[in-house]
Amino acid sequence: MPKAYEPGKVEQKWYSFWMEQGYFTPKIDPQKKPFVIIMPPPNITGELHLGHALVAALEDVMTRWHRMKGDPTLWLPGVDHAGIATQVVVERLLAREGLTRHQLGREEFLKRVWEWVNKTHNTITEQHQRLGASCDWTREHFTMDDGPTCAVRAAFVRLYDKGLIYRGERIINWCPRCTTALSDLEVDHKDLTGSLWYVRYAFADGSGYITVATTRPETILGDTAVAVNPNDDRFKDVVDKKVILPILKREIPIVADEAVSLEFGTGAVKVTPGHDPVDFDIAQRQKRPLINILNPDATMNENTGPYQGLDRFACREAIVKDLEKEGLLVKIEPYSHSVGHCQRCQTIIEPIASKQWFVKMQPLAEPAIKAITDGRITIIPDRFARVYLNWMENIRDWCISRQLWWGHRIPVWYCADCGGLTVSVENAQKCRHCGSSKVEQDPDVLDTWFSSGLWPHSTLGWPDDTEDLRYFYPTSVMETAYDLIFFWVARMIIMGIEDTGEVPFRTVYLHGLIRDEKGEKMSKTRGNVLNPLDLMDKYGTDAMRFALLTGTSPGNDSKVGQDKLEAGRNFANKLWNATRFVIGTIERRQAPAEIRWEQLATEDRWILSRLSRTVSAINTAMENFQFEEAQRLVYDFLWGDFCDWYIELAKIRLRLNPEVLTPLTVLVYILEHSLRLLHPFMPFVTEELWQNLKRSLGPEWQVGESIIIAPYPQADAAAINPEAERIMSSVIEVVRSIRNVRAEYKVPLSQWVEAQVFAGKLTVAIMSYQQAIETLSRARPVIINEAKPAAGVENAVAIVLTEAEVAVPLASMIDLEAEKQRLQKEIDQCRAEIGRLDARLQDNAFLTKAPPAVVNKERDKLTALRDKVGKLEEEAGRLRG
RNA sequence: GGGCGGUUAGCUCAGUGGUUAGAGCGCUUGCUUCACACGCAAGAAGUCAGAGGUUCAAAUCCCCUACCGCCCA
Repeated sequence: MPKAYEPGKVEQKWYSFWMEQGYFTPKIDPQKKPFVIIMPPPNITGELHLGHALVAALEDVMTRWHRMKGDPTLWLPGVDHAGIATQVVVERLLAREGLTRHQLGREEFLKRVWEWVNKTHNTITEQHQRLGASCDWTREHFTMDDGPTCAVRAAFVRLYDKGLIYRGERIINWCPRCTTALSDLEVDHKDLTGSLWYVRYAFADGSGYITVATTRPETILGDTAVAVNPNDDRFKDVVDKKVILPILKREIPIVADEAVSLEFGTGAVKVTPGHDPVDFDIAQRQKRPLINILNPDATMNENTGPYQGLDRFACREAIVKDLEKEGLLVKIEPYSHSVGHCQRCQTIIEPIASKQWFVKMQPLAEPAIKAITDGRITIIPDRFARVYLNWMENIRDWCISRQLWWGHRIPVWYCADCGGLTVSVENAQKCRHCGSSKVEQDPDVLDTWFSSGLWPHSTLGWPDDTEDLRYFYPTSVMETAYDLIFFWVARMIIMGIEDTGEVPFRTVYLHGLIRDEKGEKMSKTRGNVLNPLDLMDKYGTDAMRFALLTGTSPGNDSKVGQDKLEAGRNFANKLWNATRFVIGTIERRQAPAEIRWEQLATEDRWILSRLSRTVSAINTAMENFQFEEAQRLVYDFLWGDFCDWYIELAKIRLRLNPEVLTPLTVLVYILEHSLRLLHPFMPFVTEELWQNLKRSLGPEWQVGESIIIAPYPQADAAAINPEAERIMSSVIEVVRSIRNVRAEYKVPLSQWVEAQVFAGKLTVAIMSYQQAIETLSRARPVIINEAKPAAGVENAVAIVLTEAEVAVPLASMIDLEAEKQRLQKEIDQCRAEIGRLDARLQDNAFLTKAPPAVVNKERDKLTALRDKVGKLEEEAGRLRG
């Protein structure tokens, strides 16, 4: 084995092996409860970023853990067609050829999209495979595949038939660059500093003016009223009067409506029903007409007279100039307000009245609320349940039609003869109402997120009654970033319940966003994007996965930088070398496969006890979705207990007595268990080492063909051994105390010191570690006695430990003054603690109210500390004396 | 405007009422010791943001304040 782990040499090999063996495909077993994760599908538009890598890491941890536990485990991968984003990318490619999609035509354009999609689809798959994702590729889906497409149509038709999908004219969010409607969720609100323009509208009877304030003066062209609050005394006399609209000189009325705020501007507002949601409602109530002033690309349309053809912002400038000219502009105030931007292209969106398809959400939200409140679905971390409920309880209808070509075309056919609608899963050839064959399909496509909402059941075969659907649905966990709680989680719950009558998953696990070292969001414009492929090349996949999980807790953002990646790489390498040591050792002598408990030394029992405790803590953490905690527990055990102490002790034992074989067995046993514990987190290095280890072992160790299907370790309660732990922690304390003295007195490594250990009740147990203590602390001889001589040890540094005392005679090297100070410092610390404990134990309230176990613990502590102070003072007295 | 989160060692973060608050990185010191310098050993470093409260006991629960960040409207 090479001296350092080289991830590049083994990763591909093992992934191919796992694939060939078909480990990722679960066997359906009706006797067993499956574990299922449907992967939230990444967008087809691009390469995977670190966020995707985190998704893969977390979901793979869960998947591998459950697979090793023996659950039929399905992690179903997929890719999302990303309607707008994909169309934008392909249009941009066409633009390089000097083409537009309209020049190409719908059919030809879609062909080009498919070509591009097939290419990027492969890239995404390859990247997932490099990440070690153990998902079932035989069940992979793309949202535009036949299955999910059929599900989209079926869901649409169901909802339409139930009256939960309707077509109507409403104010929607219009992106002029994407030239499509957007749902409310696809709009980012940003606070912008703009202006508030105060404009005079003259009364038609020439009796003066009323002044209104607006942030969008160009919309004056679409005004059909001026509105005031009916309770506003300032305007009591002007209601129902007519005013002359500036520029266009149209006559419009002043209406009274409750929706008008008394505080905003002058209290009188202009009403533009075609371009403002509030004004739209006012116009409905006040029976005012609606005028659209914009073309789809946000240039001014034929209703804007002299401004026709101008861009909306150019028009704004022109209008302001003209108002000024006419003396109608009263003043301009700086004004900060929230402006909607297209989430995809960041263009300022326009509210526009438009005929679109909507889902009526309120009746659908009710069961989705119940699923959370009655506990059928748990959200981790639970604070997001409130976020979810708040959104659901204030839900608004969902605009689902998009004026795009790429996506699921709306399954509605309009009849040219009778005007009737045919809504059907199959392509309609004839009008359902009059039988005419002059039917034409709606040109629009559905919101991409409509298909995402069906993902947990559409990927399993719905609307067909498939074996997969029956066995794997409802799924177990939906794991995604918290910023997708509405887009994905909420809509999946809504649609899942609506279509199948059952919740789509039992647990929602939300992770945080990945930021750079400075806490900034990673983005191409900032140039701080870390590419997972580069990181895997440089540090290895396992190291990157380790780094991604380090310092994460559910729902909290995490920062990733060099530090964590190096820590991951170092850990993989540490493990590599520990295994190298174990293999090197057993290659010389065959390790018995069976642990013979009666032959074990204390350190064997100790490490087995520590392993058992660690396994139990890890399994608890895993069950509670505390993956970072679990990862850290393996790390601490492997590095802190196994490498630092057990291996070092085993080396000594093997050197002293080459005939003893038990340490070999325990070394292999602990290492092999640790590799399995770590496998879900670092799949490649653990498989490589597990296989290497297996090759060096006799036939009795050959238990399985891959670590991926080896059983996940279960805690062995019988292995817990408090006595061994007590002895070993004393041994470790003794070694550390001598090392500490050496370092403090700057004893060179080449020089050996002497030490005396007074171990009281543990004397016999610690005696058997005499040579180990000598080697590990570079002290010889180490003399172990039960009690310290009454006169103490001359010219020695004395250290008082929990259950033992150590004296290190350093002859003339002792700096008496420094030693006095050290002792005094320690005495002071102990006394302070004794003071605290004493007060607590005098306190009647504590004695009566605290649990007896806690009281006893405190009492023991006090006794031990008093004992320790006594010894320390004795030492100090001797130095003074 | 409504809501949520964060504030713990120089940095990044653990710590779900019960030892003298931990880890990684960084820092200081010493080491090429036969698994590993991607390493070993030792060490320094904290008024747990501030104020108040509940409790026998608070980094942890409650209230207020400050600062930082996010979501919704």
